[in-house]
Amino acid sequence: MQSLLTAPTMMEGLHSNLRSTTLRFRAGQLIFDEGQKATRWYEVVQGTVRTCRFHMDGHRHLTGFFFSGDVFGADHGTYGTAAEAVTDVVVRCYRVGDITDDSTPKPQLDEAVSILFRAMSTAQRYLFIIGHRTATEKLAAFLLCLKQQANDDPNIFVPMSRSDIADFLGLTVHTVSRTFTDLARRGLIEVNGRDSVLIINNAGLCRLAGEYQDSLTADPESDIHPAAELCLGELSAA
Amino acid sequence: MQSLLTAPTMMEGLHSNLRSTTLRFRAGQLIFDEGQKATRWYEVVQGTVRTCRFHMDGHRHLTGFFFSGDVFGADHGTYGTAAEAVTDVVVRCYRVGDITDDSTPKPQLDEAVSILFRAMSTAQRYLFIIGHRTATEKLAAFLLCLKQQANDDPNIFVPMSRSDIADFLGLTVHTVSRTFTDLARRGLIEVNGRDSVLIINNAGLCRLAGEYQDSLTADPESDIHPAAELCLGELSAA
DNA sequence: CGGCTTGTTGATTCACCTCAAGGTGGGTGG
DNA sequence: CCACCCACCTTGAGGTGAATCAACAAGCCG
Repeated sequence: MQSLLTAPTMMEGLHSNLRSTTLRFRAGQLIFDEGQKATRWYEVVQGTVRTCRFHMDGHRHLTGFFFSGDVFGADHGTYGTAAEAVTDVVVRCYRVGDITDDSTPKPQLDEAVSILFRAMSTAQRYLFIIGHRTATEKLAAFLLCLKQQANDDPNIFVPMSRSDIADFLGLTVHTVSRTFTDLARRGLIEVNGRDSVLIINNAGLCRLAGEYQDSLTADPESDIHPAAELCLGELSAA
Repeated sequence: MQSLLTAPTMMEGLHSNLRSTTLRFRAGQLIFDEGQKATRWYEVVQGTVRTCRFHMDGHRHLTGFFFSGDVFGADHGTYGTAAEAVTDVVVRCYRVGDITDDSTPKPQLDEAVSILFRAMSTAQRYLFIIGHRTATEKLAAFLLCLKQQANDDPNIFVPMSRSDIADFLGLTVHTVSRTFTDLARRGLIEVNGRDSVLIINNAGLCRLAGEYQDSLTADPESDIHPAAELCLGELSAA
């Protein structure tokens, strides 16, 4: 962790030993744009970030929300999405080049790997949420995701607008709004203003989202590759 | 690249210097299950792999397809999805522990990072496809993805069943089938049997999928962070 | 106060799901 | 070789849920 060009004060070092710059953006500001060279990747320190793409027809599609501790912008080549600040945000910004730089010590590389793993699991979670079939299922899964993100506090802060949620879940603002009130009418949640939701019936939401409450399908310790054949030497053609 | 417990013949070394084991699975076989400890990650050498989760109500949801060169199973903790062979497959299997192992040389760590970046971009692409609104848009985007995957050859091999495609796009088999014939009737594609599609009107498919044909929204060299404020020292509260 | 953005709600239309019925191809056994 | 089965795919008719179209309410700011 030598000082190169960056002053020590720019290095937060809270969670990371990698060289980083800390930046602040106001709500709505662009952090990077789709198509720019992906020379940096980011970790959210404070606030909420969204990544989005625009279709030719003008439709907007959000591919993810990123909260404190989440990583975004870990793209290959050019950014596949733009990133914008949903609220005022503080982000830590890392240079991609620093990973492959020979002068970067190994423990910090390890950390880069662990960060990338975290980014992967975020993407996976979002793939699962969007994959739900009905509006109710999608919103239930989304709210549970927000809850998990906030340390399982049933009092959820919803920083993004209805239209953000709609463009993320593949619904319209109307349907999102209706589904909120529907969930409230069914006694599953309580909506307090535009940015606050209280989860009343957690189990009910889980059931809607199709989540298994506790146990997963497989024993974590179960045997791996019971069906595999080991390949030695060269592969047979085709 | 010392031999530890694995014989040299197990190390393909085609693209990777990381220690790996090469395995073969028959079509339909389970590679790993949701909930198992995520001790390994995988690269497809030959064939097609799908990752999937099951909802409580029995519905299956596929979160991705993985082709030659793609990485899957890079999860944190336990696997969030199961992985199954769509066709007969050959995969290269890496141990997660080898990354953080101090004895692993740095260049191989760099490679691990690059592999993870690739896995991220795959996930991003799939998030974008599933995010489309109508069945036609989804299938168009999916076919274009398959085409891109096969070096832009307009003659596409479709290894997965209609029901796999449906569970991936969040549609029913019926709708997928109907949409195939619809695209064919409109002269955009030609369906030859269940696993072969010829792209006739590429531009038309792109338009449906909402993809910009060539230029991206931003100049790759454009300035980064025009709106950012640098944060020095400590952050202000909240 | 008026203008603007964001969110909610109602009525209608349309796309996709459901239910139901064939069709096709590969495999097996007589 | 054909009969049969079975898994997979296709297609049709009708119902349902979300989009669309259209108001209206609630904040926010000048």
